[in-house]
Amino acid sequence: MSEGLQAPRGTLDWLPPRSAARRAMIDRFREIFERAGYGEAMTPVFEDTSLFARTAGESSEVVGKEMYVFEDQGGRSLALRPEFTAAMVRAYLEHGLSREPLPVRLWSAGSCYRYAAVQRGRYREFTQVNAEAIGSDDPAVDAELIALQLEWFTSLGLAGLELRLNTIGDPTDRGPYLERLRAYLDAHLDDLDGEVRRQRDLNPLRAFDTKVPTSAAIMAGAPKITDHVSLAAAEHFATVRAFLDARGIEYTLDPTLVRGLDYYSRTTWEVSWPALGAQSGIGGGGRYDGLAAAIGGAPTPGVGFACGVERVLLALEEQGRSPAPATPTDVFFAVVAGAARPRLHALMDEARRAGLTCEADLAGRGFKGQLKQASRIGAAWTVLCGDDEWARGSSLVRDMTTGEQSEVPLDLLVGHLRATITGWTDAA
RNA sequence: GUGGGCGUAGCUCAGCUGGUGGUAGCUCCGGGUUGUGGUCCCGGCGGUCGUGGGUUCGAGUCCCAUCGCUCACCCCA
Repeated sequence: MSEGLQAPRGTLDWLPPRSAARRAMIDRFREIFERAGYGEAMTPVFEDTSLFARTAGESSEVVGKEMYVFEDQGGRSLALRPEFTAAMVRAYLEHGLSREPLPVRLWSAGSCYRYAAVQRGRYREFTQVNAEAIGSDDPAVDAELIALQLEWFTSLGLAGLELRLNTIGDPTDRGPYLERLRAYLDAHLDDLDGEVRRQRDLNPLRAFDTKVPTSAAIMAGAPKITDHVSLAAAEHFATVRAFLDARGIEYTLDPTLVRGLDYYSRTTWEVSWPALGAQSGIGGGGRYDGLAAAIGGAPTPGVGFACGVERVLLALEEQGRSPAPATPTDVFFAVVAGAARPRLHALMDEARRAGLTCEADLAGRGFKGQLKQASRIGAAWTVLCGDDEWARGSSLVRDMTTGEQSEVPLDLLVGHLRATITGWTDAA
């Protein structure tokens, strides 16, 4: 394929039938969250660059090197959103939603953008579903979000999920702890790899993410944030766990789970589907009580998470599941008599208005070809109209499973189809 | 951004050490005596061998570059 004729690197074309799967996944997400009182929020795909810079943190990879940043014709620096949370909080503050009953619960679905190396399950334009509860620090909210997120996965038929959970305390806990951690890192500096040493200054918590075995061994002995968290944060976390336990939700505690965006505080979690390999993280979230203040608003607690739709779909496909059962066609209109086509197509419209799923040959196929097409798309019934039927002002209605067919006058066709397929009659 | 693998019809793939692109399978379209599908048989459509250079009498096959996919690192959804 020559250049210019292919979609840009790291982007995806969504075409049938896969596009239906994506849509069904988002629809399911909507159902689950609207039943829980969440409303849909749609914000721009691009925002002022500073919104993300101030919230996700300069030290994060996502903001530091993966953002699509551009200048518009008015000289403004804008960025394609790399994630939803910052925009949700921005909208909350901008529109004074703090006067709504709290917490304000929002869900959204849409494209996010990150300039990262492309791999299966990691795209530069990708789809996230997202939910945020802003304005309450009640641990019940954290737990409910986790429960709803898992509900989405399992309702799609995804099995074998892993949930990891951690608390990283409050920013005020973080200072003293970070000093302790830095001291530990400094004491072992000679044995740590360069990447970890770089993290020491930028964001020492990320040092726990190292995959270098020698460094990982040293980090295993490092002080854990979980052990240096305030009493309030520890109690908060214990309550989150109580709500999860009461629901029978299984999780593993992972004191090294830090997450890549700087705004997180207290609860953090990650859901993975291990069989996906390097891109196994299919969802993650956490509490961000300091985010609102970071972008200049009143201090406002919040929790939220996002899931990667493409990754979840890959996992479903690997399990041989499709989130979108094909909608069966009720009637196929096979019309051979050329003169009959306009009338039959008009009747088809009428049948569609009556709620039936209908198709007709749109490629000038012969009789045999049209029947073949009807059976290929799985039509339950086929309306046949050739020269003979047309001359009589009627048609043949064929049951595609039994092969039985009966003659029905065109004037009565739609009523007949509706009665036999939906059970509805005009008299009723 | 770094390293490895790959790139032949819409899809799945043959193509040995360079010598004229495959009767390949699937899909699609048509036919198998007047107008009846999912099986079978026959026929047909369909390829700038990802792209651009180079070596050579000659390159799908070798070399370089580039684009894309993929795996790992990395990052995270």
